[in-house]
Amino acid sequence: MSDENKSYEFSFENPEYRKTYWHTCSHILAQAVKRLYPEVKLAIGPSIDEGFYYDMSSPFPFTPEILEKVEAEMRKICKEKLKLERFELPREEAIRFMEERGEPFKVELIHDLPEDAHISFYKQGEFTDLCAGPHLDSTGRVKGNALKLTACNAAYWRGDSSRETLQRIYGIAFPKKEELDAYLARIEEAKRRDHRRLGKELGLFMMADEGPGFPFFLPRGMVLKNTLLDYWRQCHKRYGYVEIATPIILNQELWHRSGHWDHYKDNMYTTVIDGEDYAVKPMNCPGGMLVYKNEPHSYRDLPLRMAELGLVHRHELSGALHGLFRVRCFTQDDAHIFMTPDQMKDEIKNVVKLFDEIYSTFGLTYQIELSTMPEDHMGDEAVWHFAEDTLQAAITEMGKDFVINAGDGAFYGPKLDFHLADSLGRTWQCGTIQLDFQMPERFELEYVGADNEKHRPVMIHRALLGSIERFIGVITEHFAGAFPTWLSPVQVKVLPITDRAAEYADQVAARLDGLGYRVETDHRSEKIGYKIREAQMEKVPYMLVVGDKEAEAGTVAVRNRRGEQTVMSLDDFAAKLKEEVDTRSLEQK
RNA sequence: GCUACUGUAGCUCAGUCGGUAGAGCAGCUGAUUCGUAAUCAGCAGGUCGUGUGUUCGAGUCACAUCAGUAGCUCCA
Repeated sequence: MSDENKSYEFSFENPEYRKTYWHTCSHILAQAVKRLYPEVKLAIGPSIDEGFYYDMSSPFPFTPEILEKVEAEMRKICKEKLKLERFELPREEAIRFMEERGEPFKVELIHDLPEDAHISFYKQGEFTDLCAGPHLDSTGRVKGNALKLTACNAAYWRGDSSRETLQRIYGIAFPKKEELDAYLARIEEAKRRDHRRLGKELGLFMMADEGPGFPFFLPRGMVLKNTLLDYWRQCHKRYGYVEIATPIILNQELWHRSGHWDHYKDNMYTTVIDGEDYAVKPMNCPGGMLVYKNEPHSYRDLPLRMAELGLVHRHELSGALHGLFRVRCFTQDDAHIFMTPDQMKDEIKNVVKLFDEIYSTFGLTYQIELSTMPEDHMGDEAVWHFAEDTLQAAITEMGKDFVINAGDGAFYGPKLDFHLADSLGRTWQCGTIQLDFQMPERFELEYVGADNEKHRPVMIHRALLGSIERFIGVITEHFAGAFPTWLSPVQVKVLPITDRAAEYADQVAARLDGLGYRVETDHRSEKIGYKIREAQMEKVPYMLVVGDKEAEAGTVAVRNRRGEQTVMSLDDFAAKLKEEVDTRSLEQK
């Protein structure tokens, strides 16, 4: 894109144009703040994926009232239709220019630019900012009434936690007011679906001061979790996995051997037992290695797929904790797959196939990222390239698209990450397939080949849901708490209209309970409208309303979560429920 | 961990200028037996996150501390 100012005919759909639009908004934000509060010092103000921000150093906190004033001033600047003009200064002059204006952060930025750089500025009215551009040609192109400052928060200067804390003002803007409203409505919807709120309302899980970051699962949450794990186990069995469990506490010598102590000790909980140092596992791999080494292996045993639903503990910073999304203890749905190098490609395909099956069950789509060799890596480069090529070939042959994250692999091997998109379009990194060359070396893993010689196996380390707890949080928001019937903690609620129907209600419930469904009956002496309202708020998939008519005819009046009603025989309902649950249908029919 | 903010009944929240705690829902009891999103009445429920201080007097002010929220940082 040209460095010159230009008129944009592009649509807002164009990401380049959108970035430019938001970047200009950030300059308008800075100008507004400087007009109202000249003592504020400016740091940086880029556009981001959704909107823009500006970091500033201010002697006072930006309150919501101040943000409103700033927003009003921004609208004024839009109306003033100020031309954005680019000019360049030689380095020394640029430094002097910002020194005169009392902008120490800008001076620091210029100091760090290359000696021979052309240092560009953008001027709009009385305001000038250091900026590479590009920008819109006039502040008048920004629609003032479709612009909003959304938040004010802390940020470190240059992202460095040892440097000063700045205040960051976030904003969003669109060319049309309706688009801003739609955006704000989406934010509201996300808030309404917040798994912390739904988890409380639906009785899924709780947190306690006695264990910050350590979630408690309540009876209903436990049903959800166990149902999810039953399904997980069933799938893994079908894909040829065996399941193991390894201890939560293991001695420190093991963590030194595995390399975790060097790379991860700040996040590990430790303890002393009988005078010896132990650590609580932050990962399951070392335990898995010990299981592999427990007995000799033949090439005929490979690939050996060892799954473990392992409870791991990691000391996360208190400020990083967030509901079930970021906890200090969680269940990883791990698996370690040991194989010969020539089995690698097929094995990766087998893993991706399993991922596909499970993700699609939840209606989650994904994007794959391939992370390649980082600067700081262990092992031979040729092996790395072979591994990267194998990962790439496997997914390409399966017809999958992917994005390359160059240099973002783990120190022990390249990986594929699966970013799931939920119903609101937000993405969550859940699945990962990592090739690990270090563990087999460090633990001297072996198998005996057809040539009767000892060989080193290749290892895949993979997780599908990532963290069971976090995944439950993700699907809670994805489904807005209205889980598909197979997964709902309560699948059917029987609602007798009067006490005369109580006995029949019990019969209906007993029948469904006998078929293995999760049923509750509401015998309270409340009106039917009240019982329905409550079941509806609990997001129970099916309500069976039974009164005199149903008791006599042996039918049930079925009301689904969408409020649709049909009367059918209990047998028909049972058959319908069976079909929906057995196929793990995402829809109520 | 850092910055800002928040913490009052199970939940959502009110509580003015410092004067001794209030509502709705939920719960319990009773009445009501009702046809698809809230029946009525009564009762009970609180060391105002915790600690220290200021004050004749603290939910309210100050300091400390714990927890939470937003973001930053971190997430091999």
